[in-house]
Parts: sequence; C-alpha cells; structure tokens
Amino acid sequence: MPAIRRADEKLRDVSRRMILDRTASLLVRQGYGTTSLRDIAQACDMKAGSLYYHFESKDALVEEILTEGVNRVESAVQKALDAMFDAAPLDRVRVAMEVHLRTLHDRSDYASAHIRCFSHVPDDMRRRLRRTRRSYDAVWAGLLEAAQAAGDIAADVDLLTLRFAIIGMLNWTLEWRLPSGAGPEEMADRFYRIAFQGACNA
Amino acid sequence: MPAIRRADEKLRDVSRRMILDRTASLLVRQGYGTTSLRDIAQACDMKAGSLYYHFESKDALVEEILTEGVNRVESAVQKALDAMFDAAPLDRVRVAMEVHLRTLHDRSDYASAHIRCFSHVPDDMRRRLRRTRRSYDAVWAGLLEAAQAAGDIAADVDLLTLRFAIIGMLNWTLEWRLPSGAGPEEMADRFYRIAFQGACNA
DNA sequence: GTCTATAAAGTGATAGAC
DNA sequence: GTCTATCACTTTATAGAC
Repeated sequence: MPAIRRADEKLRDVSRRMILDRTASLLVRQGYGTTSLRDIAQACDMKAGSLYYHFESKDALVEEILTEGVNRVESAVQKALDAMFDAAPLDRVRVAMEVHLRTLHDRSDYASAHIRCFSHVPDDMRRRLRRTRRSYDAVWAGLLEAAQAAGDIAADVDLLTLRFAIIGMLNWTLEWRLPSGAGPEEMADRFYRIAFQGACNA
Repeated sequence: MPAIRRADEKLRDVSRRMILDRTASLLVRQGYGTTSLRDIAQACDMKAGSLYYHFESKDALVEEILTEGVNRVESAVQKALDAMFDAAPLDRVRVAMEVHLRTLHDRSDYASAHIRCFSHVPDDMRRRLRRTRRSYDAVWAGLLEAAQAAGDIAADVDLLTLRFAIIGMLNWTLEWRLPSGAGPEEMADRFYRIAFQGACNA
C-alpha cells in the first residue's frame, strides 16, 4: 500500500502547511508573545492539543516559520540573479531590490513574520536565525561590492551604510500602507532611483 | 506643609519615571507580549502589585511610554528646525534626519520601544498611537514639500516614497549594530548623501 | 508607597480516548 | 489526526496589612 501511505503523508503535509501559513499570519499581526497556541489552533479550526501532532512545541513551529521567511527571500533573489548573471552590476542590484520587496509583500506571511518577530523571540532562537540571515547578507554584500568595483557606485560610498539603507527602506514598507496603484515592483524602482541617482538629480 | 507635599510628589514622580524608563528598556528587548508585570517589577526592584500605585494597568504604562516615544522625537526635531527656520530647505532635512537618528539612539528607550512594539500592541492602543504619529508625519511632509517647491528635490520624485525611504532607513538602524566609530550624526550624514546625491554620483 | 496574599483567567504542554 | 481533559505554571489585577 505505498499509494495509500503516500496519500496519508500528503494529507499530513497539507495540514502542516496550513498551520504554518496561518500561524505566520498571526505572528505578523500579533507578534510572538501575544500569539498563543489557542489563537493558532482557532485559526486552524483545531484544538490546541492537536498542534502537538505536527510540531513538538510552540517555539519549534515559530522557528520553522521565521527560518523559512529568510530562506524564501534569499532563494527568490538568488534565482533571479542567476538568470541574469551577465547583466550590469547595478541592474542586478535593482532586480534584487524588486524581488526582495515582492517576496515581502506576497500573499504568504513568512518573510514579514520574520521581520516583525525576530527581535522578540527567545535568545537562542534568535541566535540561530542570525546565522541563517548571514548567508543572505553575503548576497547583498557581494552585489554592492561588484557594483563599486565596476565603478558604478562612487568610491567614497560606504557599502555597509548603503546596505543598511537599502534593506531598511525595503523592510520598513511593512509599516506603511503602500500607495494604492503602486505595486512592489513600482515602489522598488522608485527606491532604486532615490538610492542610486539621488532625490536631487532630475 | 506645602514643602513636604512637594517633596512627596517629587519622590513619587521619580519612582514613576524610573518605572517608565526601565519598562521602556524591557519593551525594546522583549516586546509587548513577552514583557510581564513581574519582569517590570523585578527590573524596578519592586513587587508586581506595587506598580498599580503608579499606573492603573499594564496597558496604561505601555501606552504612556510609546506615546512619549513619538513626542520626544517630534519635539527634538521641531526644536532643531525652529532654530534654523531660515536655512536652506535641504539643510533642514539633513538636520531633521540627524536629530531623528540621534533621539532614536540616545540613552533612553522610549522612541525605540515605540518602533519595536507599535505593531503588536492591542488594536485600540495602536489606533490612538497612530493619531499621535500623524503630527510628526506632517512635519516631514512639510519639510520635503518645501524642498521640492524650492527646486532642491527633483520634480519627478514622489515625496511619499521619499519619506518612506528616509524614515525607513533611519528606523531600521535599530536592527543593526551601528558601525563602531560612526555615531548617529555620522550615519545620518551618510544616509543623507545616499538619499539626496545618490550612491552613483562621486 | 510598597508589601503579601490571592483571585480569576490564560499559558504551554501531556495523556489517553476515539 | 484530532479530540477532551487536565496539569503545573504564569498572567493581570485587586484587597488589605503595614
């Protein structure tokens, strides 16, 4: 009966995925400490005890979501970059901004849950998440170094500050309602224009 | 005995202020939901019940902190702007960035507590805080409009996007360790250079 | 002004029925 | 796989002693 077993596993995975999805959404809105297992269970049309069939603790569930949040952004950005490996360095930066912002505002809440909850999860979880982040940080450091080496970013611009600035303006969009009519791609283009041409230059 | 009454009131105010200070610090590190009254009491060398002499509820205490957080930033920025009312529009913007960032990173944690906890406090509190924010938002909207009207910001730059970008890069610095050696003022200057001259231009 | 004691409700987690 | 029932603990908040 491998077919039946496979069907069972698939059903289990579907439930598991639903729990992850809905918990991510709760974490974005309520934060880590304010979201209880009973809240989560209710959002999943379940009872709190049933969650332990799928996850061994609240923190294991939360950590899986926040980890997947970074990984989704990194792999989306990396995939887009791989498809344009020979493009101009600044074009690669612009695309990375677009994909980062689009992933942050897509229908799933994994990336936003990470951003909203990172600083308030227990210390040991945050330590592990920091390690997961490093790989994505390296992608950005490499992008900006390449652009500066090519002479496309002024030599006197500090790349760490520039990285802070770009990631900061992108991530902070979670705190606003984006202007209606301007999707993530349009917003990313406007941010790119500001950060690289500057607001002063026509 | 008005002297004695005044001394009593002063002592009461000192305790109250200490509670506010230390709770702000806890809120930054632990978030709204994870910070309990026992945590707060312990940080104040008190017992939980004693806090109710000074504040009528946990939420009243938290709301006072987060409200003061915005107000401190706004009045610091407004005071600096008042002292240079005839300066060039972009100089006023640069100073506003510096004061905003300096207040965010000063020894007290009111402003950072606001930023870190805003999205996770109860709905009705957040609604009131949003109203408090509006006044500060208007300061920035005015600053940028004046600069664009003077021709110092390119006509095709969307001012709402620019405001998102500036506030975003400034507030996001709470999530990084600032480069050692670069204080808030230095960082604000670098951000100003990026946002207004652009990273491309030497 | 701070304490102790306690109420009333909520928390993460486990055991065992189905 | 989900339920019910429950444990042990924590939570906000109150009452009354000092």
